[in-house]
Amino acid sequence: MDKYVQILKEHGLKVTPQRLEILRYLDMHKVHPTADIIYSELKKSNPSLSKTTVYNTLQHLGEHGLVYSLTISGSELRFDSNINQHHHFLCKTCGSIIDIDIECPNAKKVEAGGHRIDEVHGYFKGVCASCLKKLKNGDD
Amino acid sequence: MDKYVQILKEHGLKVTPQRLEILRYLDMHKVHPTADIIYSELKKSNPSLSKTTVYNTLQHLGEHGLVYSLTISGSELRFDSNINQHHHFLCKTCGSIIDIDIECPNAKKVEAGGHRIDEVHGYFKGVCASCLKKLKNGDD
DNA sequence: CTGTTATGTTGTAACGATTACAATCTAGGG
DNA sequence: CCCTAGATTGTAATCGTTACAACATAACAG
Repeated sequence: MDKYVQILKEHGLKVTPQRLEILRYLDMHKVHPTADIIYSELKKSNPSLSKTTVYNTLQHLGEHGLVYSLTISGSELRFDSNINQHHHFLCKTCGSIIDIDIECPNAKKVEAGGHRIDEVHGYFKGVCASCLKKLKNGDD
Repeated sequence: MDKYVQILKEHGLKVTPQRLEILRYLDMHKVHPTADIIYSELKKSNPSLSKTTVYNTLQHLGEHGLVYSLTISGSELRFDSNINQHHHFLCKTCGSIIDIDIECPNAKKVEAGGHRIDEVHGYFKGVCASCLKKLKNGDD
């Protein structure tokens, strides 16, 4: 059975072509796409796709822990199918979002304060290594 | 000289009544207000205040490091005049945003990767201690 | 395989936060 | 006191997202 069919069934979600495509897209394009990017890309092969379906599906997948949404870029949500805890770096020069494979060691302290943590978001903003290099060369 | 006048002058910003009011509001209300909340509150004493001015001013203050903007709640920006590095906790039950006074020990690792970090955002989402207590009592 | 029904999908319209823009005003230096 | 760059205002536009109602389909029972 298809990997994505299985994932949906395991979570008690109905299996529809749209959901399979969105799941697969996220799994194959780990670049934190926006809902609109997902919509535009999938519309190419499925012209009747509706933007509402993309939003609904992303929300459902999120509720079942299958995707994770980032607010790092401010105006729009971005989606990530990497469920393992990790941080993100937003380059203010090139706009790319880089995965940073670290966990937050502070979470335990917060839980010690009596709060229950469901999500941990670690964002860094600045200029990435590759843009810094370009800037330096330009200044010569 | 007024504290806020001084802050603006130090950063080479023109001193206007609107900027002073916004700075003072943020300093006196450390609850991470949205631009709209700031606008509504200040409009009471200054009915000609424009929402555009609030947005512009917040952006300018941000560029000069005088305020810090949070994307923790998703659909809207929230502003914080506490410039010291700290994290935030969003309670999904009561919606309040709690300051968590910890620094990120991972930043150095990211810088070791060659990136330049300008901002560090640490967000936790879950249910706060006070809401957890209420929930427990309700279940008895 | 077929009918039924709850659930998913679609398209359009509405919404809320933010930004663009042009006209007017004002802070601050000469 | 005047001039000018820069700030403020109000309106209109934009963007991402959500609401809603009509229609379509997955999954299950028979």
